[in-house]
Parts: sequence; structure tokens; C-alpha cells
Amino acid sequence: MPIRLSSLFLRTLREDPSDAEVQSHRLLVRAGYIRRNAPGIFSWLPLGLLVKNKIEAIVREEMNAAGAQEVYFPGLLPKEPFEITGRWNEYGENLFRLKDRKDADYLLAPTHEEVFTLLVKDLYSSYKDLPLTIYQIQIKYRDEARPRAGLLRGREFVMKDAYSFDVTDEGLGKSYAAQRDAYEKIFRRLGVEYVIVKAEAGAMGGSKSEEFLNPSPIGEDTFVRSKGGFAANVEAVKFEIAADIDGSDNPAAEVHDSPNTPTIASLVDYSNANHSKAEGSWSSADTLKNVVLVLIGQDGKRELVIVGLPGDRGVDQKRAEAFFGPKEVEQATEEDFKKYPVLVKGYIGPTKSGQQFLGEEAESKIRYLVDPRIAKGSAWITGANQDQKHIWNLTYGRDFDADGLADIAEIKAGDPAPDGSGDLELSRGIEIGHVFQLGRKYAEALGLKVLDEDGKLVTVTMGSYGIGVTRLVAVLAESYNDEKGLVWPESVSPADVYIIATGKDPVAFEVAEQLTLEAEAVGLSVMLDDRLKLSPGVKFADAELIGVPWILICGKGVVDGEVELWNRRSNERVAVKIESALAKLISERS
RNA sequence: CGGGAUGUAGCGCAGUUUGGUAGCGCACUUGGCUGGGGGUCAAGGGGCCGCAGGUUCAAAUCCUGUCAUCCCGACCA
Repeated sequence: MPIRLSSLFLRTLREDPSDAEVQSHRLLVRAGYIRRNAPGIFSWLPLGLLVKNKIEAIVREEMNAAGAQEVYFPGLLPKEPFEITGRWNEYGENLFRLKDRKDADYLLAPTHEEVFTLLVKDLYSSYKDLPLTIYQIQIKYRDEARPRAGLLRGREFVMKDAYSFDVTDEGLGKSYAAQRDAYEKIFRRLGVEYVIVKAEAGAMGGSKSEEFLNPSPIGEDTFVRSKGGFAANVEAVKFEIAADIDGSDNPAAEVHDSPNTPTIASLVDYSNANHSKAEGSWSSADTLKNVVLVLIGQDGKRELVIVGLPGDRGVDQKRAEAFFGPKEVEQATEEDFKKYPVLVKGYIGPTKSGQQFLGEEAESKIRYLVDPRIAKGSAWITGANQDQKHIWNLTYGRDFDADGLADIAEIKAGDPAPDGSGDLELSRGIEIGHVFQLGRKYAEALGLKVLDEDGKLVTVTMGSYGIGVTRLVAVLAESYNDEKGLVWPESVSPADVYIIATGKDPVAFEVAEQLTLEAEAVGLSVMLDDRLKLSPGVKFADAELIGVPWILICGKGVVDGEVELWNRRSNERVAVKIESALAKLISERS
């Protein structure tokens, strides 16, 4: 049956909704695909559902082809499994919690690692049952601090999540590869541009993790790429420790007055005015900037740490969070400085053993960490830990030591890739998929063990694999549109062809009906604009807004036995004989 | 949580400064004309002006409080 515009539950809007900022959100609402109920929560109208279902169908096919089996878990879950893994608390405010009539705690599942693991534990107890990969396409709930951009970051969203269970690490590697492979097929079939980047595995305790990002200026993730093929989320970029350099000729460190130089820029200016450099002039890269950070543990305890990095770089908050996780990272506040009078703001510098960072109220020494670019033997201009004074030629290894590394500096375009594969370029991306070797963390916590060939209990190793289904609707809408509206790829379009009957000649409508029958007879899905007494302008505008890639116009040409085949993307329209219209359409479709 | 903005019909907005019977465009209903680019004429329906309190003869408008939404940031497998 065709989708008839005359009866379709649809109202297109002439104007952009005022709360929509990004193109995909604007167009999906205007064209009548979705409607907002609350921040980050949307209703799906018939057209939206058609697209979502098509995406799900492709995901399902490729999952099944990869040997995964579909299951379906509840979205409403009891607290207990999440208490065992600690996520009832770890998830914090992002978890939707609720109580039943007996006052028992429940949650709306933000993800399903726990219950998948428990189910496998319930049913399986032998290595012979493994490997196993199961998946579901299901609604997730996360009470995001700030939902944004329509479907791109919602509080309710559909995700395909798959979990693999293996006895051995090699098995996990295979399961992971199968999913990764399926993801590539899925995104290729959908026509979504993607980049696979190394991701941070840290917080989840896994060993290997990659993200599939759709490059987009509105993306929330920043990733780096090199010409030689390196690609990683900024959080996951790890730099090598700079090789030692020979600093034996470095002049002795000297403390000098440096009035009014609390910032790097003022220090560089002062240096150039008062201290000549052997070659060229001083720049911010010659200074050692010492940033005071506060690490907040899950118990809420605040710990100060000082990080030394080249003065031309700032701290990247996300990299810092990933590095110090699960602790949270903040800039030190005025209050923190007050507790440690030894920290002279604007004039902080490293010392030989860090003793002088023992403040009176300090419970322990403040750790001093350095950026990996700070090479042993390199000399720096840096704070003297006295107001209005800096030190010149302070040499790492000779004049100061560090307690460790902190690879948290911002990455700049043009920085060398850690693997030597060229210079990095920075881009933004939308995370559309994530594959993850979880390892044994959840299996351990939840006691998922099986007997191996020797009759010994072994802990199962797991992988977790997600695709944001509803987010993909937005990503596709974002990638495929023009000033007139949406332009869906054929793989996800709500219909294969959009047939317009226009004019007051009933013959045009009869031809449209006839072509609809013929199209459906060869397996094409049809949207049919059979609305009467509507001006052609309205019909054309709606067709363009809705975005079916192929449009057939049955109008004034029918008297000459012709209809027009309209390519939505290229905007080309050609007149074709009615009897050959369908054949032409089929041959034009890719 | 910090900064900014906004709540008036399904959607987009004016009206608030200076208090005096609720407006416009789109959408919707009926009829006519029109019939290849959101056409036109006429007649209609639709409002707790976010909510609560206050000031006043009188509040969309002034005052106090509160709730909500959007944007930026923080946060976010």
C-alpha cells in the first residue's frame, strides 16, 4: 500500500521551530518526522518511524550476518545489578532513578552490560557454549545535563548494543573484529561517512576501544588524524616521552626579579627586554608553565597536583579527565591557593624534590608531574616560587625533578603524530558507534565463570559494542540536506519514490495511481501525493522538504502521455513517456 | 552548576517601555476563483498571555516569588 499524503498523519511546517539550532533538528521537525515532548525526548511520527525502522533493519541484518543473536531486555531495571558493579553510584545524576510502590529502587537503563552478563551467567556454564554474541535494539535513558541538537544528544534514545562473551583473549579479539567489521558494513550501507579512531578505554577498565565518528562541525568529539593513517580521539592520544638531551652545557640556573609577570605572555615580553637569548628571541615555548589542578575522588576528597608543561600549551580538560579518571579534574580555586601559601600564583616553579610544596596545612606533598615534551636536560624559564621572581635556565634532571608524567596538554594542529606518521590535523566528529573490549571487569564483578576443558572455572571475557540508532537518523539528516529540505540516501528514505499528482485534470491522478500500482508491483515503496485542490507549489515544496530521492510528477504533461522524473539531489527533471517512466526510474536508481 | 536569552493560538512572532475588552502571518474550517513553485477573495473556529501571590477601579503589561525552555560553558560508555 502506498503512503497517501491525503491521509498521512503529517503536517509540514513552513517555518523553522525556534528551539532548533542544528539543520537536522530543524528539518526533521519541519518535515514532520519527529516532535519534541521534553528536552532530549522526542515522539516519532510516521515518516520518522519509517526512517528509523530502515536503519534498524540494516543494523539487524548485519548483526545477524555477523553471528549475533537478537534479544530484548527491559528498559526498567532493578537497582541490584548496578549496585554490584558500583554503577548505581558511579553514574551519578545521569541515571534516571525511580521507586516502585514498595519503595524499592529501580532505574531506567542507561546501558545493559550488567543484565546481559547476568543472563549469560544464568543460562550458561560451559566453555562449549561460547563464544556468544547477543544484541538488542532498545531504548536507553540518560538524564544528560544538557541535551542538545535535537536527536543528536537525547535523554531517551535508541541504541543497538551488543555484547560478546569469550573464554580467551584471542576469542575476544575475534568477536571484536567481527563486530567492527559489521559496523563498517552498516555505515557503508547507510551512506554515513565515518572515521575509526582510537578511543580511551580507561574508565571502563577495558583494553581496546575504538570509536566510529562521523566528521561534522557540530560534533562534540574532537579527534586527530595524520596523513600516515593515525586517528584517535584527543582523549586517547598518548605522546612518547621526549628523549633526553645533553644539558651539561646549560648555564647555571639564576633567579631574577621579574616584576609584574604573572602570565606567560608578560613573562616572555619581560625576558626579551631583559635577558638576551643565545639565538633569536624568547617565546612562550621556552617557558615552563605550572598549572595547579584539583583532583576530586569519588569520595569527594580534593587533592592538588601541579603539572608542568610548555608555556605555549594549555591543559585540555577532556584529556586531563581521561588521564586522571575516574577522578574529576578542576582548576585550583582561590581557596585552594589560600590553603597552600607556598604556591605563589603566577610564579610557581618546580624544585629539586618538591619538598617546598609541603604547605603548613598540606596533608601530603603536592605531586609535580610534567608533560612528556619536557625532556631531561632541557632548560626553562619558570617561576621561582617567590612573588615577582622567575628562574632562568632551570634544567630538568639537574635543577628539578618530577614525580611522574601527565600527558594532558592540548593538542594543536600540526603536532607530530605519536607514531611518527605525519602531522596531526584536528577535526570534530559525532560518535555514531563504539566498539570496546571490556575484558573481565563485569564478568568478574558479577561472577560470570564457565568451566573450561580441564574442568576449571574461568572468568569470561567480554566486549561491548554500541551504535546510536536514533542519533544516526540525525546524522543522516545532517549529512543529506539542502536549502529546500532533506535529501535521504536511498538506503533509508521513507519511500523509494514519491509520486505527485497535480493539476485539476483527473487523468493526472489516474496516471499517478497507475504508476503507484506498477511501482509497488516491482517492489518499490511509494509515497503518493494524491491531495486534491492543492497548488502545485505546495506539493513541490513538501516533496522537497520530505526528501525522498526520486520524485515522479504527474501533471500537465499527461495530456502528451508524459510524466517527469525528478532527481531530488541533482534537481534534474526529465520528461519521460508514462509507459517507460518506471523503467527509467529503476535504471536511474543506484 | 556558572553565564546569556525567552515563555502570548498547532507553528513563527508583535503587543510589555507609557496598565484600559487579545493581535499579525502561517496552519485549520466553509464557499468561490485559480491550477507547474508555498496563489487569491470572502466568511469563520481556536488563548488560564508559563504558574502563584501582590499593587491597582483595572494587569499580557508594574512588583515579588517560582517553574519551564533554548543557547554557551561545565558535565557526559
